[in-house]
Amino acid sequence: MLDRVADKWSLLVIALLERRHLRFSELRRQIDGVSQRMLTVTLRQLERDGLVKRTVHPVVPPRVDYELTPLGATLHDTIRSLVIWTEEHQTEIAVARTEYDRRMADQVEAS
Amino acid sequence: MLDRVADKWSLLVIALLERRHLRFSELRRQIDGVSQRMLTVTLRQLERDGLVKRTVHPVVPPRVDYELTPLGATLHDTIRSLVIWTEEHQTEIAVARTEYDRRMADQVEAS
DNA sequence: CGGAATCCGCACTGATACTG
DNA sequence: CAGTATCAGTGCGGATTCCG
Repeated sequence: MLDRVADKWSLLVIALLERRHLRFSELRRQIDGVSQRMLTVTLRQLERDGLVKRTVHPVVPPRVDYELTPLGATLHDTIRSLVIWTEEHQTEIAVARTEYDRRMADQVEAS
Repeated sequence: MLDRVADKWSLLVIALLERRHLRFSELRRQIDGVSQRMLTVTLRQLERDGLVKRTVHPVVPPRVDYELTPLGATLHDTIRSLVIWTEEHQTEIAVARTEYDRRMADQVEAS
């Protein structure tokens, strides 16, 4: 279960859909680095889990809208706090990484 | 960045370390299904990111304790809300899944 | 446009052996 | 005990192609 919720792409999709419903191609453009395959797979899983609603408009060219279900909306609050956390602490983490890498390099040098 | 934080094993490690500091083997026992290799890798990443502190006790047999850093502790709150969410809604999700699977099966049958 | 299907490489796993 | 190292097997994810 955690696997699904803690999935990178799922988090991003839910974060984006909370603002407004989006089309497939809009999602793909806004989520940097997602392949078409993974976006499709992710959306299917979220739909299956009842977190996202998929609406197909029978027009030419085809148009598919995605939006959060009420259940999906309840998840959004905790998602957002996670996203906010990463934004707030990413510089701290960057510092920690460089320090760690330095310590490791020094250790090798000393040996 | 989200990759690291949204990682399955990282979440579980942080959730466990919040209660109390743990030894390597204790973590491994309590996290079901984690391989020794992935636990090692996960702990190294968390240490590098400054979320977990690693303490080696120079005794025989060796003993290594892991605990959350202050930075890691700030992450725990949002982690916990995520874990709580999954626990609270997992039956809802299970229902959604079976319904979805039924709809898909019916669709195939009708074709 | 929004997929489904296929192929393929790589990361993860599991097992085993070895070390401080 | 807490790792590191290595190898074989598997499954996920990327790139590409084709379809309604």
